Amino acid sequence: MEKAYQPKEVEDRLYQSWESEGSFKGRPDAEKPAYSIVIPPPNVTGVLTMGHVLNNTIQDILARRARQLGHSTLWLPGTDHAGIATQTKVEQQLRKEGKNKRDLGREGFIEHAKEWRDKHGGIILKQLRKLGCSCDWERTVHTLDPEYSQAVLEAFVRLFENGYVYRGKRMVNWCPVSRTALSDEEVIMKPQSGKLYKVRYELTDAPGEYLFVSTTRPETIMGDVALAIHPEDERWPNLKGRKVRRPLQPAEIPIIADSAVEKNFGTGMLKITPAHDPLDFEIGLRHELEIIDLFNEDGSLNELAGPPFSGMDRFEARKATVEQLRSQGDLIDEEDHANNVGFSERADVPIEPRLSEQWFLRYPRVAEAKRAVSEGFIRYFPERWSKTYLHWLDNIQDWCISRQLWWGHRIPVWYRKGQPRSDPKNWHVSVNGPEDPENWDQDEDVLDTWASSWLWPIATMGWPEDHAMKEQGLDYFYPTSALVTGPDIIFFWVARMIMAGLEFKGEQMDANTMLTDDEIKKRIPFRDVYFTGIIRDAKGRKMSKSLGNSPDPLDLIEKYGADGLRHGIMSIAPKGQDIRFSEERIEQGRNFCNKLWNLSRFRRMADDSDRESGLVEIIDRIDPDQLNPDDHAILLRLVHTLDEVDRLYKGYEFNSVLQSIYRFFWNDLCDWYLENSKARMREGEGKETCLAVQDLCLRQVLLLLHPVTPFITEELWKALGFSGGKSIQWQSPGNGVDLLALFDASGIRPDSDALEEMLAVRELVTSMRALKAERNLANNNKVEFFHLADEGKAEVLARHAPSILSSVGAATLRRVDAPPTGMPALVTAFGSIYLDLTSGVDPAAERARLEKELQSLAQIISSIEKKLSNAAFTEKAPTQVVDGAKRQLAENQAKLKETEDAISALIR
RNA sequence: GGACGGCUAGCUCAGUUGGUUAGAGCGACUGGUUUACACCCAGUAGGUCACAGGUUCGAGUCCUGUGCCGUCCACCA
Repeated sequence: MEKAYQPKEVEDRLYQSWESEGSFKGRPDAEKPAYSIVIPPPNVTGVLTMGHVLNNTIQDILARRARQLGHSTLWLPGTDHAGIATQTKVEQQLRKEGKNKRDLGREGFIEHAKEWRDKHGGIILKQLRKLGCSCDWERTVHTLDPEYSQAVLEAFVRLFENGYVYRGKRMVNWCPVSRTALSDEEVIMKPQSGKLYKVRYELTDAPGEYLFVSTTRPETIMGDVALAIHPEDERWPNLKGRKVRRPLQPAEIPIIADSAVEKNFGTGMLKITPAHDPLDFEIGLRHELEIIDLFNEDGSLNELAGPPFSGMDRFEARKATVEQLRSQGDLIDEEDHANNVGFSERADVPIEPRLSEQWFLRYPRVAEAKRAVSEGFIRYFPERWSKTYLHWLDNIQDWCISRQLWWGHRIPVWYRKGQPRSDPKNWHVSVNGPEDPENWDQDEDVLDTWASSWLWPIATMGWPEDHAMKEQGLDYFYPTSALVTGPDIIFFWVARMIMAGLEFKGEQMDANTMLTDDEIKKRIPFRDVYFTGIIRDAKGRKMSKSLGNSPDPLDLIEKYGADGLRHGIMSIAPKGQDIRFSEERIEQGRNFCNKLWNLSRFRRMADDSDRESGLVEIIDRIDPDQLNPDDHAILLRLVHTLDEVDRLYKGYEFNSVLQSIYRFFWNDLCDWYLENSKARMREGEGKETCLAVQDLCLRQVLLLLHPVTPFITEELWKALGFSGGKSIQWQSPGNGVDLLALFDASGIRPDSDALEEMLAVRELVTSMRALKAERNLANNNKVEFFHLADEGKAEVLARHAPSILSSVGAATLRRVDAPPTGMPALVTAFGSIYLDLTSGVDPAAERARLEKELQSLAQIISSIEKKLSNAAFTEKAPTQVVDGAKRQLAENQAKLKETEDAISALIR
């Protein structure tokens, strides 16, 4: 074995063998319980980020743990076509070639985009393999696959038939760069510092008299069709019904009263531009106002804006209108103003509220979706996200699902040629289209990407085709066991999947019939949702490509190994808290693997005979009569660790899992047990038993760790002869209760006092080492100690003497009846310990040290005495707490006394 | 404007129903070629638990308020 662990060769080799052996295949198996996860599909042309590493490592841990525990496990991978993002990239590339999408035409463009996707796509799936992800790759799904597309269309048609889908001319969020409508969720509000302009409007029946309006968008004045005041605003009792002159594109517009106007903002008057503001649009509807749409789809102004504004971009027009107003004397004031502006998530430009005809979805099964989470049929980890989820559902708005793109699922609606499209009589809605296609035109738009990915848990498993669902095991694997995703897509994806599952899984149910709880439980797409944190850089900023602060995970794998990366990232990922990335943690992950590797190397060096080493065989090799207190202690720690880790895995507390394993493996096993066993191994007494105990600990550690660091654990599993020809993937670490039962059957009964004793002895050893170290004797193993202790303590010390001597690095520890003179002393739970120094003791320094100790003991004692003298404490506190305090007091008083003795011995 | 999260050692974080003297890793410092591991071992220093009140015999932990940082939601032009 190499001195340092070399992950690269191991990882590639093992991954290949796992895959070729079909370890990751997820197949229904009536003999076993099911465990399933569907991957949150990444953008097909994306590359692996640290966020993916975190997310997919967690999923892999869950999948691998499930396999160990005997579940038939499916982790279903796939990718998303990412409508806007992909189309934008393809268009950019076309532009570089001097072409645009219209040159290619719809068919040509889609062909081109597919080629581009196939060329650049799927990289991320290869990267996930490098990370060790145990996905069933044969079941990889892409949202534009023919079967998946059928499912998307089928869902649309069903929703249409049940009255959930409708077409309407409404205010939508328009992205002038992508030139498509967006859903509310795709709009990000950003605080902006802009200007608030005060503009005057002249009353037409009183020339020279003006009304004043504050606006942030003077470029829309040409679209004003009214001024509005609040009906109960006492400042202007007589304005309603009169008229003002629009200062740009002059026209006479009415003054109306509407309670949506905020009296206290600006001048208390609102200009109404129904085409360019959602609130204005509503007010316009209420008052049957004209709609003047000034903008083109790219955000430039059209001919209705009039000269000189038509043709200008909206921001250019803002400046131009301000100048125009200023020169007319209509601009009264201009002040800095902070407000929130909605930006397009993808294109990062301000969205334009725009009136257009789109397809909308009234969400199905909203009430049931709320119930599913509020009743705990779906559990959120951390639980607090359920509040966010429920709040959103309480205020849910219809979903604009049509996108003016070509890349995506084309909406399965056809319009009778030459007839008005707004009339449903001229519609044909079906998956396969009309039988006389020559008489129809298909809708040009595609569906929002999320309107395909919300079907992910069912459509990846064959829905809605009966034979496909059966073949792919939908009923076996559904509801999936866990979903692992970021809270940023709780609305985009999680909530919508829940509603889709409730609506589509199982028999179609009438829209007006509330699903029963039993039905909800069967239809929900997953049982647990684990929300990861967001990975931030060392400065706390979100990792992003544009900031360039995100390391390439592949580089990290190259440097530290996939196991190292996985271990590192999981050790810093507290449940649902944001994660501060630091490469040092990844380094620690690597170091951990190396430690594991070297412990195994040590084990092989002690004895490299190959033998059968299943759990039972190992336990059989333990001779109960040869067990010493350290054996008892480590066996008990193993039992506790098995239970603790099991509990922590169940609660998705992965960083605690690792902490628990770390403590057992590194502190207890390596630093203590193994160091002490060295002497035993040399002397040969109880060596067989000691090796068996080591094997047992090591074996269980590998099993516990395997979900997190699959490669090295599998490699060592085989190298140490634990496998019996079988992969670690299918072996359960078991729990403490079962292990104790096995122990008992072999006559091994770990003594629980031994554990406490070991901890006390370790504390003693630490103090003794410190005593040496402070005198630069750390390296001298010939030093001699004396101890002054009562019979009971002396007996314990004698029992542990070999461990103590070898751990401390000392030659003797002899009992004395009185404090020896002139020696540095140490007062411990085991009595006073004296370090025999032939020379070089500085009595003054030793005295100072002991007096400092004395002081701190006195402080502790007085605080306990104070507590105990408080009648309220002794009466009200539980007896065990009071007894504890009393014991503590006695112990510290004894220590105080001994310390005083030691001081006087020093100067005697 | 609402809601949620965070504030504990120089840094990153543990601290589960209130109960002994608040922990770990990293970093710093000191010392180590003890044949598993320097990707290691041993030791040392370092904390008024953001602040102010309250409940309690007892508060890092529970309650109220404040501050700062972060996130999400919201039609104040």
